[in-house]
Amino acid sequence: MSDPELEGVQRLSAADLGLRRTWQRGAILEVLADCRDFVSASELHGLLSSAGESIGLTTVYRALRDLERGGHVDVVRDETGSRFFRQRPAAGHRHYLICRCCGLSRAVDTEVVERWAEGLMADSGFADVEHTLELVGVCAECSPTLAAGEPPCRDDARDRAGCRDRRD
Amino acid sequence: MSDPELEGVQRLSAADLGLRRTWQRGAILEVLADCRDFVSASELHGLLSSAGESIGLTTVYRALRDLERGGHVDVVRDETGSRFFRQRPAAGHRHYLICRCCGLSRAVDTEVVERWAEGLMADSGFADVEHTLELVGVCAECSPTLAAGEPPCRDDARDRAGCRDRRD
DNA sequence: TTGTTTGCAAAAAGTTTGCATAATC
DNA sequence: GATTATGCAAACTTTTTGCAAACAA
Repeated sequence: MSDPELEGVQRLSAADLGLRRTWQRGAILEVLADCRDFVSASELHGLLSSAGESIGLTTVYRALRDLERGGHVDVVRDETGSRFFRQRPAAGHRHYLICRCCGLSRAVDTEVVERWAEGLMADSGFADVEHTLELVGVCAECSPTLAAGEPPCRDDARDRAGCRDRRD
Repeated sequence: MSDPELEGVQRLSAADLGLRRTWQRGAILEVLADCRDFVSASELHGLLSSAGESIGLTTVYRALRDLERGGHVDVVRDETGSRFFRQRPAAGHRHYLICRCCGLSRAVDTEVVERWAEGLMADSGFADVEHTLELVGVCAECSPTLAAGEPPCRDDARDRAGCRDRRD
């Protein structure tokens, strides 16, 4: 397979979420499944527009909210607090290492962290512990660019909106 | 000592940050140092008002921004994206386990995670990796309350604004 | 004096809500 | 036919910015 990281990502249907099927939700789920990297609500909205689907931004937000409730997307935040969504691989809970320059996301092995968090729950007296781990850095491809003294290519990060495959 | 978790927390002065001393900054730093748990900008602003210090909310935001830049506060987000600040113990980078019910925060040993993150940086080809780890759960004190079927006491969490010592 | 800081008001950004209309089950 | 979803506009929250006046060094 060409994309091990996305193994297990499959088309969801509204029915899977216990919701009514509308063409809007169908379109949203389809575009989301095609996205390799994280997208924000408005990026997703833009992608839908580009695809010729005119869907209200509100509807996109509501769909993402429902997906989040159902645990079907991973959510990360950037430093401004806005959220980015990515359909979750079948395996479940995952964490990503994200390039602050180009937006590339890569799933990382977080077994160590997961086990640690479980132990923590037992030791601390806390129940129902959920964890969020955000890892941002500069990927190998971007490092030379940054080292060359160019300003952070944050704008390039918006290329995520294009959902192009940034993997080698 | 009665509060091992806060060992190393000390009064900062504006001078430590390379900034001019104003009574506003002094008051902000003092109230922040007295806070046991995380506070939001507006909570801090409210505390200052209660203390008789009339300081603009903008000023509070700017002070927190400067503290963050200088690495003098730990910052966490709640699920709505708002930020909460806490003066960082002298030891440096720390993570907290926070009760989603009452807002109690407890520093946790994250050495495992720190080492894992360092290894990750070496393996992944990513440079300059920063990590944020958020752990929320329900503390032992709140668990019975929740188990009793009462609604999450999220409003109580606003008691953090009172900076009362919620530790035993 | 000179550059920094303050505080107000206004802007900005992201997200949510109200409500009438439209579609699904 | 009853319920749920949509979409527009408006509200909302948190945070940032512009700018003139006040202040620290």
